[in-house]
Amino acid sequence: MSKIIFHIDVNSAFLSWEAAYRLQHGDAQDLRAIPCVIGGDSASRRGIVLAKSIPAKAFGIKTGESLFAATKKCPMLKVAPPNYDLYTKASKAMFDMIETCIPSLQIYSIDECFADLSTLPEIEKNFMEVAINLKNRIRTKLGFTVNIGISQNKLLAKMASDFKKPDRIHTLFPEEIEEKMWPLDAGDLFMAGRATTQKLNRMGIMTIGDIAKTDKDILRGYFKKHGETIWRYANGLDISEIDKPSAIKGIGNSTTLPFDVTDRETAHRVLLSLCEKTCMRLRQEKKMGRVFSVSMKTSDFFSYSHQQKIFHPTDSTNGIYALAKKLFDQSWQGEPLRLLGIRISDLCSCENLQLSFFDSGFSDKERRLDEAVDQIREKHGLYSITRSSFLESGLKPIAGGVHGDYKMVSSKF
DNA sequence: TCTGGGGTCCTAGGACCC
DNA sequence: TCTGGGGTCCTAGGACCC
Repeated sequence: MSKIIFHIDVNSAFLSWEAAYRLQHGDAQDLRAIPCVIGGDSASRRGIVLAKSIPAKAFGIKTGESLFAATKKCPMLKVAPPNYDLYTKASKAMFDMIETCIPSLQIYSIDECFADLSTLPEIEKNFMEVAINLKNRIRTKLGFTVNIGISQNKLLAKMASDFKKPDRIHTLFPEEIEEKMWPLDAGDLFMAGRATTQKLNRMGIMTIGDIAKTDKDILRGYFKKHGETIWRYANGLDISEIDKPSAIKGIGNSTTLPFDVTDRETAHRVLLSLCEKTCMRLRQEKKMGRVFSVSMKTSDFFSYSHQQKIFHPTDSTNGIYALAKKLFDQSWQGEPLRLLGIRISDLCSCENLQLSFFDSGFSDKERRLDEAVDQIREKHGLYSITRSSFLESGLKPIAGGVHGDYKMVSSKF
């Protein structure tokens, strides 16, 4: 028998979790039943839709659009703020529950996973029964609904879970592709984003079926490697395995500022606050980095970045901050900035790096300082120690949102 | 568009080396 | 060198995902 793969996807995850939480805490109103979104704070320029209820979707509200636009489409729209701690907990509770049913699990994002039923004992292999039980158990025990997509590979299972919502199970086996997947818009295909879809449409390719029937070499000519990927996906071809999370490749933080930054001093201070957080995470992961990058977005939404590779890996906050300042000064031309970010990549584990560390110019004293600050923040909270330079700056001493400790997705399976 | 924040992967071009 | 070609490394930017 061939493989059976599930893709399990929480319906409107952030909104469902908020709704379930409020019901459990005595709220009478179920946010899922009214036009409602989870949205960032408009006053600090983070006002976009992060998740929407199905009634909100009926007004044409889309994830990622501004709250301004969303409220225009639906004046009585309710907006609830995000609560990332809650999402982390809800997510963990769900994955723990799934894992007790199906041990072979690949967590794909905070609200999605793949599971391979081939590892289940023969008796439990009635996949439809397993899916129904799992879905209903999540709903009754945890208070939110999921869609489950079922097929022979991850791509098809994922496409299937995206069919009609909520609280549904769909199959998409190879013999069903033509009927269930090919009529869909090209842009519904996993990995066909906005840019690709526009280009496809200009070529007269409108549906997933059109992609499937286009010559692979033609797509390759237009889209390079990506063209072959979408051709394979449109034909339901995917040989990737359920696998463990791979080692993290890079760590970064960025922040949209409540006001435009127009002077270098403030910009440096923002970079410091970003370094504090990013470097702390780097040390928590017991990693050091060699490539450091600073990114900027101007008030008119032009983005650019500047990076540098250094010889000796480091995890020192002060060292990385010095580099970030240098990179910023080298590239910033004085335009008003709405966003600043830093990112550390080319990571290596620090266990066997003691030797080169002593060559790297970052003293042992500095290292012990980072360690001490990390420990105090872990014990007494993130803001128990902050730099005095933030005191009257109007800036947060530690910036950048990190939403719990789940592993992020890769753009491939 | 009153347009977030965290990631991964790919490509192109230039520098440098043989 | 007013020289060719191929490989590797580095940087910038873009596309995609949730």
